[in-house]
Amino acid sequence: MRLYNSLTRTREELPPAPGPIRMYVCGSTVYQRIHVGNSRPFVLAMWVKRWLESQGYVVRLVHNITDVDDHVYEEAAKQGIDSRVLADRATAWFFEDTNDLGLGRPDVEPRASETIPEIIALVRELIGRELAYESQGDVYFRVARFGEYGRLSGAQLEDMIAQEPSELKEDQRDFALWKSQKAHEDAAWDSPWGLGRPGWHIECSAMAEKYLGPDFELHGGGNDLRFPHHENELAQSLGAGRPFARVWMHNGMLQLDAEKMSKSLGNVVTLRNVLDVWGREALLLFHLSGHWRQPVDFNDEVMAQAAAQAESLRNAFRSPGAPGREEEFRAFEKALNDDFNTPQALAVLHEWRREQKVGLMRRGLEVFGLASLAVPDTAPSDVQRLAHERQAARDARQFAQADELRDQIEAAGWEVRDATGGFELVPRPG
RNA sequence: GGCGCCGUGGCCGAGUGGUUAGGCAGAGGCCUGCAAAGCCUCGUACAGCGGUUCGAGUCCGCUCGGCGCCUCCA
Repeated sequence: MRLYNSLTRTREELPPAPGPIRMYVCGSTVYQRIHVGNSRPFVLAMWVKRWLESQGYVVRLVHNITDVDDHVYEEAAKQGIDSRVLADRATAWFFEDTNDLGLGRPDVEPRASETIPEIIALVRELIGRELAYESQGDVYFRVARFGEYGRLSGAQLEDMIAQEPSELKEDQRDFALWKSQKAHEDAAWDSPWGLGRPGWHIECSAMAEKYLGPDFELHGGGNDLRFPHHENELAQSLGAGRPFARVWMHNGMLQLDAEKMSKSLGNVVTLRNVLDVWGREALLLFHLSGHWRQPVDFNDEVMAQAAAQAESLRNAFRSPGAPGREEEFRAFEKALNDDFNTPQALAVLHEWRREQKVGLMRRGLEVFGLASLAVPDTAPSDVQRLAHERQAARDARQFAQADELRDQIEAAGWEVRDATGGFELVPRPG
């Protein structure tokens, strides 16, 4: 299995099975329903986990929930509710929506608010190493003192400008590890520097170490996190003497009208909405259709194409098929083991579909959480009765009556298809 | 301005030097009482211009166009 590593800009071989593969993936900030764009790193992480496990690896996936953040305070204030209440509510939405993807859960889903002691310990360590300094209740990371700063993003320190300008910083390029409590912030934690809360980046360094140890194999997240978030994570952990992540996977952004879907631009479609309108299978097929590193456009047309694909795959399981030979699975493995090339793997699935090798199909689809496509449909008894009546009419060559019964079946939401030696009932799409 | 990515047939989208990617849509046909599903056939695709090479979508250069990051963002 090899994967493209953003840090080294090459494809790198993963250690052989059983690994272990320790993975950390940056999750969402919870203050509203997540959008479809947010589903991409989650889906990718779960697929990689499921695939590696099916290949005999031992995988531990940590996916964090950022529940302490400026946005949480702001949104809570706007709604006039307690910020912890909002964070808990949005966390519940997050679980609800991602559960409906039907991919299972990461092994650990820690929250920033539950990792405060570890965060404080790490900040103290960085201060001890003179890589960080306290300034009126805030603590900042001393960027210029960390020689490798810029390695991940490829940026030169000299080209960098301020990150959140502040009078309290020695150098405007420094970033916050700890922020003192502000007047409008209704939740704060005690620390050696007074009441406050963690900066955004430090939580990931702390949580990754807490649940995976000082070094691990894979780190994922959206491409937009490469700088400053991941650059800062790397600086904090490397600065504190941890080896940290070896391979960095940055997924491409979802685009809406050729523009990145993001909360700040306001051009978002919630995951909830997509699940309700198109269903999980079409959404997963949509994610499958583009390589994880490429940006992908999200719109009704591509979703309709994904839905059509789901239907065509499902049809394969509605007629008799063959298991397929074990060695034929190699083509599927080859695609996924080469930088997790899901469009290629999808092409292999379609090849099997044409050949009616449903055994192989089922095995491949299972990896992507799409085994549901193989589940047979069961029509309600009244629809089945109508279908039997229609069959009898057909056998008696009373086609007008048969067609009328077909109309009734369709009105009930089912489609009847004549097959050799009988009929099939399938739900009408939409 | 700095760093990086991308431009493939109506649409989506793989493919890092040499035999058809694949899917969706469309056309024709087979099958069917009629359908549906399925199957068969059909598209001189690689932004443009140079260059390297026996040979380039695939390497190099330039041009045009698009996107991301450099500030919160998956």
